[in-house]
Amino acid sequence: MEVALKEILLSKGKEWIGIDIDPSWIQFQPTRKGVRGDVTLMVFPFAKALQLPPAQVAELIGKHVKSEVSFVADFEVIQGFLNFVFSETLWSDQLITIHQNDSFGIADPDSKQMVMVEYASPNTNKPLHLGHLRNIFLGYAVAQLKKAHGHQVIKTQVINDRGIHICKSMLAWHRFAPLQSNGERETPANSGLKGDKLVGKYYVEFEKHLQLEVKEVLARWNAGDFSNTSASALEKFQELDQALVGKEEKAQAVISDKIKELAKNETEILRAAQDMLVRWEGRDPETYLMWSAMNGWVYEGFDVTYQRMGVDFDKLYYESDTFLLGKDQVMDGLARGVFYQKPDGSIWIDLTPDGLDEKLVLRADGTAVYITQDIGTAIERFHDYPSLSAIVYTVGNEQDYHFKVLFLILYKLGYSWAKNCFHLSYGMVDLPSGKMKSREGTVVDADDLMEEVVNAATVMTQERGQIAELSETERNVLFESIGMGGLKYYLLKVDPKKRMLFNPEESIDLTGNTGPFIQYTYARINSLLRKAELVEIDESALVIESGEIELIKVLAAFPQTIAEAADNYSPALLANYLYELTKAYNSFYQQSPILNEANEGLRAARILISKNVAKVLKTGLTILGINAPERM
RNA sequence: GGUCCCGUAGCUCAGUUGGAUAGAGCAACUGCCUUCUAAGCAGUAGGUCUUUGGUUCGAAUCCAAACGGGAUCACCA
Repeated sequence: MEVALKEILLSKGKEWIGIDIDPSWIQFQPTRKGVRGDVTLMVFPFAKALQLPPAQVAELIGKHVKSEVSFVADFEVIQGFLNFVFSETLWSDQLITIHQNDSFGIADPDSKQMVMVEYASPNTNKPLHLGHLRNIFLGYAVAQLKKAHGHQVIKTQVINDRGIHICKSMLAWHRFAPLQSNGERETPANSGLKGDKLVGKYYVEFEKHLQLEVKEVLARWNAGDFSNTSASALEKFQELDQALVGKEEKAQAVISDKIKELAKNETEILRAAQDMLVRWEGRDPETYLMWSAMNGWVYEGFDVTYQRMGVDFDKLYYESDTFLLGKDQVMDGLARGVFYQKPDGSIWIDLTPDGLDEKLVLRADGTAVYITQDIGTAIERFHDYPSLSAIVYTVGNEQDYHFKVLFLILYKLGYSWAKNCFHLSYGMVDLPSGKMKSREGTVVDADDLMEEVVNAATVMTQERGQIAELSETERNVLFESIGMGGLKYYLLKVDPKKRMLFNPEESIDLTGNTGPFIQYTYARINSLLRKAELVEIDESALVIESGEIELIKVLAAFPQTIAEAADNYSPALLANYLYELTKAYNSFYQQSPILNEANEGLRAARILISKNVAKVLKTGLTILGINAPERM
């Protein structure tokens, strides 16, 4: 409508107000609540150009529009705002259009370019926690949004299955897992422990032993015993120890940390883990076997978690396959002068002209660093998918700098798609007690949390739900939907880039701005519609009143909301829209009889509206990864 | 210290091309189930939009500075 109005204004402008209208003057917005009108035109720019009072200009334009535009029934001028009132038939037409489109709000599949969305990408040495939940729900929802917006989407994750961290778990398991009577060590199969939890347990075990040994080393050093210490460590220790003298407390703490780091490298257990990494890289059969077995346990554990979360992936990248990538690109870039080499052989890029620092891209010994891999992996992905246009990386905001550097390097290497890549940077999830810290045991485990929210939903639903007609299986599905729906909505309703607080009590709330509130409204509409099945609807005789118009307006905003949420990588925009729609519908439902309405035309319109609110709620919830139950 | 992000009601959060009287939820209080699911609805109360200055018809929104919180600044990943 606004587009049509704009065209009319542009073409008739001179005739009506005497001067040509600049397109930039035409600014529409929805008319404010409580004021009569459907769409508002700002007249300040016109008033300025014409050197006339805004009210006078508004009156002038309003009169012409009312008499010459068929769908404008009336207008009203308040202060500098010109409010147009649309005709009733416009709204019933709008409703029918929405109703006839089964995939209302969804763009044509594959009408836009291919996008890859990376999310999850956990380490394989620790179970998933609350932070991962935000990451994964967010990444999945953004992938869904992009799809709904017409993009072809590849969901992917990188599995960090190599490196010293996994060797730590392997070593600890090999050393400390008790041998059982049948000669086996602890496995998921013989202990019943989830694979990722088992491996995580031994990672913690490793850290414990490491800390103990660090203490021993420090004690020895302080006693002047350097018998097992490497010459270089001894030298550095003496240097740092000297530096401690006469420093402030804060500076001393920094130095002490460095000494601790130094001591770590002198422990037997860390050296053993490093040896293991070397053996792994040399494809030592025994080590390799253990590695693939333990990784397998972790994957099985993660799969269980992902399944419960309702997410999946189209393509997996294993770091053990990709960690050698990127070196060629670096050498190529060096030849082309994008990078430069220091005397020790290490390769760098100077980003100071772009306001960033110098960055190492390849070590002196020729091995890759984190960003080398990322360069290689990105390029590899564009080879894997020739029609790929962009990659979205769902990674915490502590890596903002890393991705800024990565995209810049890729651009400097000549890849124009680097401009399309996006770091979906999200804030940390805090607890009421503060930050999550593994050392203090305040990490909220993903599996435990999901279990808790589903249990809470079960209790509440058994208390309040209308579930008499459901079978046992159906009930369990419902409890799962409500618990998980609440959790997902809770994490998704907040603007991704903001740090958020996770309050366990609020996360299982069912009232107010929550997932179950929206699910409940959906279920209630379905109950209504089941009873309305026999009512005949004459679409040509709908009666629309102001309450109906309010809802049609909200419904009509759905496609634009999807587009905005997709363009801004923000499921929160969609979540908040669904909440608005739900509130508007509930208010309507409470004050207007639907099936009991005597006026046939009005009843038909209300049923149609209910149907389409349900349709939009379901579409929207599905995009967010939330189930929409038919009854609850 | 450099760079980046954030600061809105007691708490958690919306508020996206600058627009009318800054909105929700939770918590508190008051009403509404003999009619379509009360996980609901209607209402009361709660604000110096961190502060100061600037841009303009108009600023929570844009700019600058200050204050407060966070992240980052590894030959770790």
